[in-house]
Amino acid sequence: MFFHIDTKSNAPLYEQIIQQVKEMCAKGLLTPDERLPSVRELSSHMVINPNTVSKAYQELERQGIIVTVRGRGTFISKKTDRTSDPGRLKAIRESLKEAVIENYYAGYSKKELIKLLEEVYEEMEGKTDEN
Amino acid sequence: MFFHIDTKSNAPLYEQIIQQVKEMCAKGLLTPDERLPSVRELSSHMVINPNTVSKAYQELERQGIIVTVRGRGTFISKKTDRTSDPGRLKAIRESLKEAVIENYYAGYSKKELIKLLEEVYEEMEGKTDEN
Amino acid sequence: MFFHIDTKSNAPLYEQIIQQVKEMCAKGLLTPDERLPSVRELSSHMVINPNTVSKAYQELERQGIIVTVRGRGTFISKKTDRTSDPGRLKAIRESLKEAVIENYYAGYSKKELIKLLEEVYEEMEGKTDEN
Amino acid sequence: MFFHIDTKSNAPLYEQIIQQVKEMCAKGLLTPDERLPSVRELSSHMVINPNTVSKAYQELERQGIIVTVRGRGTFISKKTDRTSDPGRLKAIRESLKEAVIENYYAGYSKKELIKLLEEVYEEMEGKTDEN
DNA sequence: GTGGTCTAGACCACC
DNA sequence: GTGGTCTAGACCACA
Repeated sequence: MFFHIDTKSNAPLYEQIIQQVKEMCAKGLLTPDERLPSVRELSSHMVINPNTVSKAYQELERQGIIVTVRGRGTFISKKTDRTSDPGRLKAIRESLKEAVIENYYAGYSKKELIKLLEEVYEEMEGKTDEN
Repeated sequence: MFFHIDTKSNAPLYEQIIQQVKEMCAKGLLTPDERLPSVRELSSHMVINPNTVSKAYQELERQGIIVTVRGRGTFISKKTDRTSDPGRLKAIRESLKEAVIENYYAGYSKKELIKLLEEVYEEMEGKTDEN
Repeated sequence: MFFHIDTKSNAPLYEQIIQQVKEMCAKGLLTPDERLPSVRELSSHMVINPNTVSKAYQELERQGIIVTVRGRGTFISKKTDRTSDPGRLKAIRESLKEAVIENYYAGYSKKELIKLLEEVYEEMEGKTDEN
Repeated sequence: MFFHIDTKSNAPLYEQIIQQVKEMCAKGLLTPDERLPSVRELSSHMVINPNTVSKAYQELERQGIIVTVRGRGTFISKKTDRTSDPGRLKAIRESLKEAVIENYYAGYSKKELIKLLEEVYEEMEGKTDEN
């Protein structure tokens, strides 16, 4: 598959996988019911330890992003199946807060930061609902 | 002093200190030339090891947020002394990207996300210039 | 490995390690992608504390000289991955200035000093490009 | 007097004083038999601790750069009075070696480095013997 | 008093 | 196995 890992990053490999699956979902590159490569496929393809992939899948399943069907494989969840995690809002705020703090040191204005957010948003969106 | 550590967080203690110092600077609660508590003061107050505080201070100095003056203590840097790190912009984008992805799963609209950013921004700012 | 520490030197141990790694890179004794001894290996071999080695490695990573890959070890960076630090030039001038001042007291001429620089330069270089 | 200290530098204050006295001698701004300000004068003028100045003067005397005459003050030594320290050559080589290593990472050529040395040399020299 | 360095030894996350 | 974090406690240089 199509993940790129950055060994120099300080983010653990399994986190990078998680992040990229989520990103591809958000971008519409992975759609509900689509099948993900098996742990073995992915691990051999990416030349990393199967345990690492397995850990990423487990965490993705815990977050309700994917489901594994025994003997059939792992699939992207339907939107309706997703647990609406109340912690999600807190996570968003946390990320935004970090951005605002870094923005303070970068010296950009509020308008510029918002513009940046819109840019990032547009880069991301595939067929996500427009509004 | 005024730091609180979250033992449940997976972020290391020294990172939490770094983050909070930066946050307080951004909020205007710490102003240039203001003196931070000494390593010993802070460590005993927070009931953590002096080395941990020291590590946080050293990293903050590396980022140009604070300066340590031998034998006198550590102080918030002047704005002009800050090194304008070009990696800062990348860090902002990264944080925003995370927010956008989480936002996708939370199901909010783009407008709502921007509104959230503005909220977070306003919570943060003290008397920093408005724009 | 191949490091020697000078207990009489007033330079901290971790600085001595840093300096020697950089020197060996410059000499071509350490080449890109080459693996450095693990923290434990090196610390037990040099009979110093693992933390001290770790600190040296972390600083080297900050300078872009080495990269650490989680769970696999630390490696010499590729030349292309090095961050071109603008402060580097200032550091060179600083070292040269010190040399010139000491040279004044030693009573050598300018020509002799330049000759000395060339000597040191040649001792250093292995098969690095000649110019 | 005319020293500028950099509190942000990691070099200790007394080292900075030593360095500047030596630099001014090399530049010819301080000449043999010239009187230096007293410890008290200098310390009050620079707003630093007298002990710090005192330590600097002691080290300068140990190196034979200055002499103190009880009750009369401290003076720059005559050239002939200087002890020709055999360790001086080693110190020069050490400084040059550092420069060469940093030069390697900066990516300059040998010629450029030599040119830089000449620049630094010329900035320095006042009426030092030309050759 | 301040911060910086080093040691010894523990625990953890990651691979 | 790897490096990263944290603690406890010591010693030192500097101001």
